[in-house]
Formats: sequence, C-alpha cells, structure tokens
Amino acid sequence: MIKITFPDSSVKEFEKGTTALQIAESISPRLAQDILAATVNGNPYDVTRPIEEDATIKLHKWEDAEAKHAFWHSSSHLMAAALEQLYPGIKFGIGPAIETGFYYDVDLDTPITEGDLATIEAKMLELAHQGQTFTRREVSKDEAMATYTQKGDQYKTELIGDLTDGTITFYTNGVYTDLCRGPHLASTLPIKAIKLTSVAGAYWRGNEKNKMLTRIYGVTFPKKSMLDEYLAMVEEAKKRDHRKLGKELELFAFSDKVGKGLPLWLPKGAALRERLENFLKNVQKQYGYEQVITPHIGMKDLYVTSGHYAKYGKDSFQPIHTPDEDEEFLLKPMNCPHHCEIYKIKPRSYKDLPVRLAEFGTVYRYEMSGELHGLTRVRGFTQDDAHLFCRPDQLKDEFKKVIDIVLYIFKTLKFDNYTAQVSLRDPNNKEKYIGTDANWERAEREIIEAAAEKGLKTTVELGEAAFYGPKLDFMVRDAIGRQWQLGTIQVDYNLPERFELTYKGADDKEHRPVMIHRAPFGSMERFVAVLLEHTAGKFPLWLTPQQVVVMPISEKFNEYGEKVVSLLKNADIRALIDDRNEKISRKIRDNEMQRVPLLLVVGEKEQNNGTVSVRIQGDGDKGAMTIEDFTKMVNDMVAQEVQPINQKN
RNA sequence: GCCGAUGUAGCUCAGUUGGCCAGAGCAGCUGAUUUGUAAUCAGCUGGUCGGGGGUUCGAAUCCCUCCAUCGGCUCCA
Repeated sequence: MIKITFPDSSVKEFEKGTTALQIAESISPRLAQDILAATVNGNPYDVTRPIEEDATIKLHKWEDAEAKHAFWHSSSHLMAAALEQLYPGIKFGIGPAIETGFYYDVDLDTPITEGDLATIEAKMLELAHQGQTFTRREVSKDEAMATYTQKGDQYKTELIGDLTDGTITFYTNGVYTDLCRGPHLASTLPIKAIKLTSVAGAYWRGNEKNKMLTRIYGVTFPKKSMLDEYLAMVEEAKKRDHRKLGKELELFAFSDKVGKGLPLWLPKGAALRERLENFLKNVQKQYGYEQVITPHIGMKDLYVTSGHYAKYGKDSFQPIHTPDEDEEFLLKPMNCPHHCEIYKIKPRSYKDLPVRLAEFGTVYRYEMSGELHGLTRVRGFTQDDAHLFCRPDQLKDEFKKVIDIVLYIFKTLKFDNYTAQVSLRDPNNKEKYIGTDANWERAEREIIEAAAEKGLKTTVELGEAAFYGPKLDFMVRDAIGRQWQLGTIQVDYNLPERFELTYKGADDKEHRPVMIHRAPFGSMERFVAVLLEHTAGKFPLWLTPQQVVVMPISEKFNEYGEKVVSLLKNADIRALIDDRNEKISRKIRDNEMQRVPLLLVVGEKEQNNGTVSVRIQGDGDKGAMTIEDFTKMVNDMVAQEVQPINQKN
C-alpha cells in the first residue's frame, strides 16, 4: 500500500501502482470524468501512470493551467497523428502547448496553407472520437536514437542527441509515436472542439540560419461552446486593435510614399501625444529634470565612441554623407551619446549630481520589414528619454524615484495589468556584454534591491539585459495578448567610461558618474498604441482630444451653441460645436462613435434657461445643468483623474 | 530578412469556372427638411481593381515580378 496526501492534507491509502485517475474514481466517478491532469510530488504526471510510492497529489480540472497544458500538448500530438496520415513522409520538429493552444513545427515537401486546415481539423476530430489513449514508454537513448535514425529524421535525432542522461520517453496515441516528456491526457476523448488558427514559418530551433519549418497553430477545448466563446473573444479583441482605432479616430496614419514604419501623427493624435508629453514634463520638473534638445543626426564617430556603432551599425539607416567634406552622419538611433556630450559641456562637481537631462527625442532604427507592427514597432519614434548622471551612492535612490514616476503614470492611466521584469546578463555568455564584472554585479544587485524596496513583483530574465547594463522593464499586453515593453529603466556603467565622464569629488579627485537611462512611456508611439487598446479609444477626459461636443437641436440654436462653446473654451475645456444640418439623434450617434466623452444637447429649453443637457459617452442622458455647473463638473472630473504625484524620499 | 496570406472608391466590403461601359453601403458634394437623445430623404461626384510585365480575341479574375499590409519566425540599443 502507498500513502497519498491530498492538497487539504488528508491522507488515504491505495494499492501500489494506483493511477491518479483511479484515485479520482475512488473519490467520485463524476470527478474522474473532469480530471485532465495530475501533479505528483510537485511534478506533472500522467493521470494513467502508476504511482509506486508514497506521494502528494493534486488533481487538475480544465480550470487549472496544468490541465490546459496537458490538454493542448495532447492536442498537438493528435494533430501530428492526423498530419502523419494526411501527409505521409512528413517530419516533425517540436510541438508544445503554448499559453493558449499549441503548435507543431513540421517539415514536408508540399506546403500546407490555410486552406488545408479544415481538412486537418476534420481528421483530428475523427481521431479524437476514436478515443486514442496516450501510452508512455521509457526507452534508452540508444533505442530512441535508433528509432529516429532509421526514419531518417534529422530533427528528432538532433533533439535526442542533445538530451542528457535520464529517462527518455515515447508517447503513443493510435499509430503515432513521438519523443516526448509528457504528461498527456488519458485519451483524446475529451478533445471535442478543434480550431487550427494559422500556419506560419518558424526556424528550426529558433535559429535564423536553420531551415524554416511550417508551424501550425491551433487551439482545442473540451466543449464546442468554449471554442465559440474563445473565438468571439478574439473577434472582440480585434475591435480594440490600435491600428483599427487609430484609423477610425484619425489619430495616426502611414503612407507608402513617406515609408513603412514611419508614423504620421494626425491633428487629434498629435494633440493627445502633446498632452501626454506635458503631463510627464510636469512630473519630471518636480523631480529635478531639465529638458534638453539635441539634433536628429550625429557624427558616426559619436556612435563609435558609445559602442553602439559596432553593435548596431547594421541596424541603423545608412550613414548620411555631406557632399563636400564627406563627413559621415548617422540618423540618431538613440539619445544617450548626445546627452553624454551635454554632460561634458562643463566640469561637474559632486554637488551638482544627479544631473537629470530629459528629451522627447526622436530616433530612427532600421527594423526589418517583417518586424514592423502598427505603432508598436516602427522605424522612427520618439522616446520620452532622460539620462540621470549620478554618484554611485545616489544610484539606488535615483532608481527608486524613477520607479515612482513609472508607477505614477500607470496609476493615473489605470494600467493595472503590467508586469515588471528585471533583465540581467546571461552568466554563460558574458562576452556579449561590455563592462567589468564588478560593475555588472553591483548594478544588478541594486536594481533588484530598488525594485524590492518599491514593492514591485518582478520576474527575472537572464540574458535579456542590454549590452551595456541590466534593466528593469515594465511590460503590458495588447488586445490580443501580445506582450510589449513600455517603461524601461537601465543602469549603465559603461557609457560614462567610454565618454570619459567625470565629476570632481569632495576629495578633490575625479570620479566616474553612473548613468541611468529611463523612458517611463517607452516611446510615445508604443505608449499611445497600448493606451488605445487599453481604453478601447475611450481616453480619460484629461487626455482626450475632444472633451465636449455641443449639439444644437436645429440651426436656430447654433448661435447659443457657439456661445456655450466659447464659455467652455474660456474655462480651458476642449469643446467644439456640431452645427451640421442633421437630426439630434444623428449627431449623438456620430459623436458617440467618435468616443467624445461629453455631449451637450442645446435647444429652446436650454437657451431659455442658460443650461445644457448633458450626455456621458456610453452612459446616456444625464439631464440639464447650468453651464457653470457643467464647467465645474468637467474640471472636477479632470482633477480626479490626474492626482498630483506624491513625492516621498 | 524568412514562411504563409491579403491588396477592388476616403472607409467597410460584393464581384460565380476570364466575357456587356466594375458594383453596394457609409463618407463627400448639391438640394429638400429645421429636427429633443445612437443613422431624414433625393440627386450627384468619386476607381488605369496596389505598381510593372506577360498569357489571351478578351484579365479585377490566370502567370511572373516589385511594393505595401496582415499572422508568425528571427530581431528589438
């Protein structure tokens, strides 16, 4: 007999060799039907695999990530089984479960296109209905290797070759056998709804130099209704895609003639962006930042000095040459070197530090064409950049103040779903980075401490650091779940070295300052994109390009409407009149769709009483109030949205 | 850059297996209407069907090529 401990700490005895499924069965047969995965002693474990010794166990239903993982991983094997039948000779790369769904990378001579997906889905459903069981078999490395060598499968043999010792397992469903760590579902029966979502190319093992395989993405569910729900959700998310909203709301555009990846900010978008910039400038002023302005180009040598040219020269636009002297300039790919030169403009004392130089600096980077994406990945963009030059003893404190600014921005804009990521260097690949070990270790430690002291929950990623220093990034997800980096704070011991930046210490000796690069928004482009998706275009009142539209009932009341608009403008409220010769219901519809937050209806009643009838976007008629009361209401709403930053420290 | 897909009016989209001067709704313009809380009516304008080349008696439709966009991969100072 073996002792099984459950999550509620209760313990039961079972025959040796009992499976998780049998345990579930013993509790209730109904429960057993819902159990898709198990965790035994903290490790994922097949529900049909005998348990041989005392263990703790967790049984997972669909709601648990572990269950979804087993479900989707099994689905990828199911797809592989279907593919093998439909395309004899097909070779398989890897086929994991992902956050939502699964994929499999395959290699075959005839290309699979999206038109083929329905056929594969049908085959998968057919196989799923057969209730193929997943059977696990432990094999030796030699046997595993022999199996795939015989098939002439270079992909699986390569994978096996890389496996270190330990147990190698094969899983078989139907006639399909795959090298796999598991665990899997008991059978394919629970897979009731299947949707293959897309085909894409993917390099074998993620390396650009390798062959490109065909990646087939899919998602499966235990119920048809869940699939429908999921697809509806995806459709809904597409409606808040910033590219769609940006076009509808006339915020930004692209032009083939200007060039791909080079956004054109339209009047409304520019107004929105300007407001965001002013908001941040105002905060930065309170934190002792000084605004600077630097040119859009710089001598190539500037970037050779900074080390950027060696590292990213190939990702910059080709140098610009002057016609006579043949001097070489680069379109500015980052602002830091310019700011270093500003620091050097005069001798600095330890009493002057930190020097905080801020600039909304537009930079240009050559991104490969396939990487461009709306406003989130562009070739020309404006960073809300600043460089803090500080004494080593000030570093941590300055770092924490930057975290305060980032968190203040996120709070004001109600970004609550961000994650914070500490990016450190890859300890196995130190030669990829410049700077000394001692500096790296100190910077990494101070970032981690600062984040912890600010109460941030962070994930740590090795190998994600910039080449000159570790960083703390704030990430958010877009409408369809893709993750983007917004705010970034980076420590840099290296540029001060390369530019030979110094300050005179109290000891009358020259010392090296430390630099912090930081951009709380990341870039204006990306931030506006994410803000658009976050708000579905319903910007907060303080930001929105058009706060109020006054809509006269008929042309007879246009004059009164104009009067209302001018009174509101005097009170610093962004108001326009909609004096088109249209019915009021039409004006309401159009302005609601343009996401104008406050709509004012004015007609005979209002004109006689000196009032306006208020509608709040998406929330209908709020009744009449005097213009003074309305003005106060708007100002109160804005004040509520933008609370002053709380400066401690 | 790589794999796959897409490209028809300012926008959203129809255009059967190649066949009459390429269509609709919205937007725009003109006129009528003077309106009370999510689309008033009528008329008109607008497209070398992404660009170029080819096949054909004939191409939006088939082929080649370039460009842009979309989904991924890779990359992201």
